[in-house]
Amino acid sequence: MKRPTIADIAARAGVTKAAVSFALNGQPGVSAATRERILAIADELGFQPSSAARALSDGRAGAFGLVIDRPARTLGIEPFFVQLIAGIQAELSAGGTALLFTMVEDQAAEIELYRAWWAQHRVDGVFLVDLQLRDRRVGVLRDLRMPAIAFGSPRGSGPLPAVWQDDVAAVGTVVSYLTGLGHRQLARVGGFPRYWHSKLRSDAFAKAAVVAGLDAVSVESDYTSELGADATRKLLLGDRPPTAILYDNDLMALAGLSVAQQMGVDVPGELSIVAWDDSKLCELVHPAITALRRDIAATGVQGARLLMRLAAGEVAANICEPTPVLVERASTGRCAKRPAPLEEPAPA
Amino acid sequence: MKRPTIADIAARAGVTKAAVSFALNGQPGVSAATRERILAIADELGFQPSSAARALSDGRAGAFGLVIDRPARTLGIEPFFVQLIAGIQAELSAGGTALLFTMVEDQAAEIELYRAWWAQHRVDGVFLVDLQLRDRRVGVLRDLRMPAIAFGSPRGSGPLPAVWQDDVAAVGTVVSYLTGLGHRQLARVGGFPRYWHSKLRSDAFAKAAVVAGLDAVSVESDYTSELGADATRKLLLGDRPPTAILYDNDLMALAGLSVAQQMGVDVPGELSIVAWDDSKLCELVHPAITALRRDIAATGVQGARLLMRLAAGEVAANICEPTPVLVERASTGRCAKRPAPLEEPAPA
DNA sequence: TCGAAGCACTATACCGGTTAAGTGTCAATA
DNA sequence: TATTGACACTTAACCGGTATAGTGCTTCGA
Repeated sequence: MKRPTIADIAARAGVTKAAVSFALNGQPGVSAATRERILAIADELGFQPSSAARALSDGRAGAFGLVIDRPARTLGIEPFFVQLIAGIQAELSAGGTALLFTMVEDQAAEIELYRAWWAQHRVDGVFLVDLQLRDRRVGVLRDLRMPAIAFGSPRGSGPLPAVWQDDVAAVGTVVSYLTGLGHRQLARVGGFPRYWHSKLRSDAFAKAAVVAGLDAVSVESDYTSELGADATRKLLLGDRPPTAILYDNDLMALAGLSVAQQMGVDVPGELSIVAWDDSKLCELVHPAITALRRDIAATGVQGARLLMRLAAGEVAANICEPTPVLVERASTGRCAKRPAPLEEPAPA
Repeated sequence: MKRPTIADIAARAGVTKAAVSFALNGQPGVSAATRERILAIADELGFQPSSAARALSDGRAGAFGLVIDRPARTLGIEPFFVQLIAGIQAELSAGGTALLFTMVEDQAAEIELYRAWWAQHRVDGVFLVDLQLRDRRVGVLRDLRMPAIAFGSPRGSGPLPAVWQDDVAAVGTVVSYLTGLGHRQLARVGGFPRYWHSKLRSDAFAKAAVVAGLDAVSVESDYTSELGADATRKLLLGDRPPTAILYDNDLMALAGLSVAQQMGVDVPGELSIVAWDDSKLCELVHPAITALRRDIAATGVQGARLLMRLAAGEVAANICEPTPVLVERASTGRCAKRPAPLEEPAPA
């Protein structure tokens, strides 16, 4: 049994390919009776249109692309992307649109992939993640006139529509929560400083600290557990060790917790820990980690809708998703310490 | 600047489309000089063939598919799939082949997707993961005559070529390692019992225990931290609590470690813990978890090669990858306990 | 010196859809 | 009764490649 084409259906129905096409696509040009008959035959044969033929004919690929440029070894543990993809899929599959998903080594490779995909008509548009400060990708996509939307702040997406959360407000939530618990020495372990969302959170953190009149320091990392652990160690051994740390992802928070425990620093007695992005990992460890939760899958859904509209030539405006909410767990508590610096534990 | 087609190149070179096609594809039929000229023009225009046109013409989609049927919330934390995809990509991208990646809710949806993809010519073949005991997918793919390879034991892949590791040998490694440390009461927390790899490991575990003349029990779970934690709790509170537990993934091992610590069971003093599949998570926690390591990305590479051969109509035989090796860390140690049962900690 | 073979290339059909333009039939209208 | 127009379809071009069958020219051998 060959895969049937509209020509097969046309032959059986005693009409031409065009009539079949009209009937299948709900176009005028065939009578109701004929349409019925054609649909019945199509159904009986299990007809599905060839995506290649349709793509060639109407000029759209029926697929979108998502490229992630992060080292694979850290990615596996980032629930963010899987949630995002799950959300995107849920929306796309309804419309029969496929998702090309690729991981690359660096941004140059990512850009080359966009060029190739677009030149080959492989995709109708792409989702951008991890917006960077002077992001070459934005200009390239604009020049290519390739439909694209960004997950991240509109401040970094240039002409591209964005789906974003109010990270500034979320930082405020965390800072006031911690100050409410009596903490006066805060720290934050951020991600790559070249990422917009990392910078925005960093700035917001510094500003909120100034407003609240307290000590706050942000340090950079690369989202891996190694650097998260290093940063924690340095902070705790520093001149003015923090009594609370906000980590930019769950993995680093976990690493930080582990380091604190190894150093004999009690959590939450001496140190409170908060993670940005909640996941099973946060619930899993002991003490469970207080986290900022957002609905990442919902963000994916919105992004998919936005890109579909954009690719269809409709106007597409930024979408602001709900601000992350704080899920309180056992890793945060009242600050038990005087403003005086900690005694430094002897180096192992 | 429109995206150039072979017709544009032909016009510039003063030849026909056919000549251009011959030149670009290294076919005979054009002189060396003309070929040079055509290639130069193609290069100058930045020509890339339309994937849709090529797909329509030569009947292949230039893409493979990978569908994962697991709840998204657990997937995010499974490094296995990301590593596998990274390996697959690395190999496919060299040949300009794309990967359609999708997550679904259940097996019925997965099968529907295969049918749709095949009918629509969207893919030239698919990668199968999580082989199950009587796996409907295998029969469906055979009936569709759709090229497919499996990641997992050939015992479960039926007529499909497989890329696999010798899990039985790996189980043997772990069991003899643990008995060498003096453990006599072993347990294993497996995944879904309907998965072939889970069953194979389970059987191998039981057999190895019989051979070594010791107590061994396997319990089932769903790879989530919740069930991993539950299983650990039950085992430790049971009649004959194990002194060592092998977990089928890193996440459950982590959950098990956490539960043990909450129950006041010392690791590795009273309980040794081993994880199947190594990852950053295993190094991150305290004590770090001893794990079975395999090169998952390499497995992906092999799988991609195999599927490319299969889709090209070449013969494709099973490929056996190296047996996982044990990476010793702090979560395992000499058994300090008498064969007598543990005292049950009072329930919290 | 003529036929055959080889070469370089053209003309064209084809893959499977979509769609603009054209055709024949019938009913409504002037 | 001739004209118009709506309807239901057909014809054929088109998307951008690939592949097969030709065509005209050169070269070689008998």
